[in-house]
Amino acid sequence: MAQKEDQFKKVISHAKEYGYIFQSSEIYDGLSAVYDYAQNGVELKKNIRDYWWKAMVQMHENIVGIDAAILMHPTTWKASGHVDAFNDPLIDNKDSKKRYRADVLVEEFREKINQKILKDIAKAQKRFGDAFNEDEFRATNPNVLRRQKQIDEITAELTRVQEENDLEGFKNLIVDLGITCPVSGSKNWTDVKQFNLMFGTQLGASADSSTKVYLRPETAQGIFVNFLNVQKTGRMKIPFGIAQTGKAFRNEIVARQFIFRMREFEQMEMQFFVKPGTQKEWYEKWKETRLKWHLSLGMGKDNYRFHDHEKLAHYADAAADIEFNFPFGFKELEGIHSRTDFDLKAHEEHSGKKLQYFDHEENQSYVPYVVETSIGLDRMFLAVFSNSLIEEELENNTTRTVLRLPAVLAPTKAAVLPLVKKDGLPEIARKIVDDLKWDFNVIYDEKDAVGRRYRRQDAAGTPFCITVDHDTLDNNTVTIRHRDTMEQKRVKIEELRDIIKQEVDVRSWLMKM
RNA sequence: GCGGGAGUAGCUCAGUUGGUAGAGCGUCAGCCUUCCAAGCUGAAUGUCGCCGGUUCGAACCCGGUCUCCCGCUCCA
Repeated sequence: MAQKEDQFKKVISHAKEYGYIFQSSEIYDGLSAVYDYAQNGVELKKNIRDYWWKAMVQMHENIVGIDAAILMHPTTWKASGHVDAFNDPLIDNKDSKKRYRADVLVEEFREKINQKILKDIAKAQKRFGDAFNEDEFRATNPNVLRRQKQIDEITAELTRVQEENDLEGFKNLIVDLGITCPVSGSKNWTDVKQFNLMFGTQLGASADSSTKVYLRPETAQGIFVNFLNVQKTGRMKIPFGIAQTGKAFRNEIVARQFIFRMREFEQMEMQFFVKPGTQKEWYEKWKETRLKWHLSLGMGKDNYRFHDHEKLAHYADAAADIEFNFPFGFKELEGIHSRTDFDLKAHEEHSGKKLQYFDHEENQSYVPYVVETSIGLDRMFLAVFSNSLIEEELENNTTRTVLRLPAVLAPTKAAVLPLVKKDGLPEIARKIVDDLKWDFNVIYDEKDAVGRRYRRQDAAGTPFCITVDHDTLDNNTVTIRHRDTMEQKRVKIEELRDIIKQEVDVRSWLMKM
């Protein structure tokens, strides 16, 4: 573990040192759990996004993309369930340091009382046998009546404090009931605090006429509300998908582990609309397809695993994560969820608009079922970056720091280096750069010994180094060096473009799927 | 949010009992002209995270605060 922590620290400092990721607003001491992508980071991130987009949208004729706004009508979040689910009253026990949802504590306490009633009823039933009448027992037994009264009072007060958002009353309720912490057994509680995981802001410039809106906590809803627009204008036939990449925002209670859990993050997701009853097979198909996409990048089969959810969210009838072996262990990288018709139905109810598809084969309308694939772009970035950073032992007992990014994702594809800074070599190298830059991100470097320049590019993740030497003057050939093997080949200058293209082209990588 | 650790140059870190900062690597310029970092010369870069207090004097002591890492907690 200590070794892994060490590795993670190296990842973070390497990301800064080589211009991949900076902390946001660093000169002001930063902003918690917010990071900026730097000059190389933005290229890597863009390449990951492109790789995903091509695999999902360009390569599937029945999947199209959209780019929905971050701000959406407030009712969207009522329909999606986020207003309720992302809004929790929490309370801490000072002795055990455990945190609980205040409403759950009260509900569990209430349920305990209910269990006592049921116990009494069971006892009485045993005693009176067939003559037992439960309704009568409930209406007359003093113990049951007393307990039922208590339950009703708790329910009334719980409803009141929740509706009025009376946090002090909430705490008083917990204290008055004498609820104890299941772990420490103590009644030493903090105040109840309201945690809202959604970022709120104002729509409209003048304070009195403005509306409270939220920055979207997930991108999916932008797809659901546009489902029928896309289906109709794109003449889409079920099954079909809508893809989207974009920012989402969550006020995480604890946001940590570098860019793994940020307050502002980017999702890449696709909602696939299918005929009800076929969701299971599509769920299985997308699980398999998405894993293949990951494996095509060659980052090691053993670094991935599926985690099937046992406890399902209220909208899902099946859910699995693709987990990746991050420096801090296996963690969720992508989710594949069978979301049923929950979202579309909810939007039908809240908007009063039909969100149904007319199936010409079946000759009937229905609300489609949805299978979702949702991957965190920042997490994918971290997976690629952390997995690529390697300290390699060389034969001569030295180490080499190399960032083995999949070439298709590398920010810079090639560095062009004159062996020495004279004899006309820089001029030729510049010409090569000017030619290649039409097709690839390439850079020029003439500072320091060539060996050092190679290492510099290794650490920055550049897959190729092209060296112009004195032979170039005679026969128009250069050497091309591969980052991972350090092997060099002598090739003609005019062949460079094709050689690089072969290695960095999305096509040759996606063909591995 | 609680507990633990940390914050000094771009990175990694040193800095003794308080006397206003250093190293290695990196960066830049020049020399050398050599195909796998660490040859030579020179240079730049720090309000010692921030604010306040104690003191003649604070990187160092005290208080507060911000940020990061770890554990707990939370996690559609």
